[in-house]
Amino acid sequence: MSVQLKDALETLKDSGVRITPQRHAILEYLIQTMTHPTADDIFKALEGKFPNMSVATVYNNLRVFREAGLVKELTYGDSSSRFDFVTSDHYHVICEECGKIVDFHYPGLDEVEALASHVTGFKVSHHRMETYGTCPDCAKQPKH
Amino acid sequence: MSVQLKDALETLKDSGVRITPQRHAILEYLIQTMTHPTADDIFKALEGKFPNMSVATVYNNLRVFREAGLVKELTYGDSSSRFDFVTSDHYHVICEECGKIVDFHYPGLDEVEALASHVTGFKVSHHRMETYGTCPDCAKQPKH
DNA sequence: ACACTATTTATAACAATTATAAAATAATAT
DNA sequence: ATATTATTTTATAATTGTTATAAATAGTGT
Repeated sequence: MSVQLKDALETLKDSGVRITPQRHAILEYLIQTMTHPTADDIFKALEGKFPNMSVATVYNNLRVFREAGLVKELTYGDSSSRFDFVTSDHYHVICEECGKIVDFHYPGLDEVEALASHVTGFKVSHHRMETYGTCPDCAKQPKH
Repeated sequence: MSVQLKDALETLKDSGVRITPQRHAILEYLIQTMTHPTADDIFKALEGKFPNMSVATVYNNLRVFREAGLVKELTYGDSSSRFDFVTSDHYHVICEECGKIVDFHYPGLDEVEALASHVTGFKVSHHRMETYGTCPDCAKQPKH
């Protein structure tokens, strides 16, 4: 079992959340995958192991994880939310052709937050940033 | 009529889009408002003028405007998309209490794009960034 | 074992958005 | 101007992601 999973389970237990087999499996899947899956991706990936699991369970538990700070919800325009196990500060590049999401590290944009706060009078707590473009694979292929 | 509206209509005409009364009104409303409205906001705002207008018309035309580069769609997690008439490079602060959105100017984050591209091999074309916090009004009021 | 609470399941409801087809409107050519 | 054609609007239904509900199940503390 990975350290990340162990820590995550610990965090949940400490906040009084029960570790059910479904929760264990969803967390494990989130940690091991690199694909920033949708709720439905997770549901599909686990239906072999849990033939009777409901989609609601996936959504419920993703919310539980989000509230515990273990998981981030990424919301993009048209389609459904994607979920990202929180590791350390990183941002995303998103391929507009195929939807692939890749992480990259960059120092937090504290300066922008400070300016925003100064100019607007808001108390700024956090921000969101993504870059968009074309991934190497799609750059090779002819469009669509 | 504002210069912005005139320019927008010009842009549409040039790309072969007909200027219907509904389109004129939607554009006008988008330019004049400061509120980054949802499709439904627009629909409601114009139903006095166009009692028979369909919601689909609003959505259709917002897509037309978006494809013409006149309007930006802002997508946040839970609720519905908001639409922003494209003026010049600016970012948004969003109040997490009341949903208010306020603009602020900041030089484009070209450096981040460059690094993302360099690290991941993506061809990066643009980015998205917002800051979140509490607006002055909500900071005064007790929560909820 | 028993009562109590949390969780899962199954299903229905919901809300935002999109697709469809008919009617209306605007542009174009005659 | 009129007829023709293409576009747009309208009204409605369908779709999709997500959430709410209630019953069934499993875990926890006494």
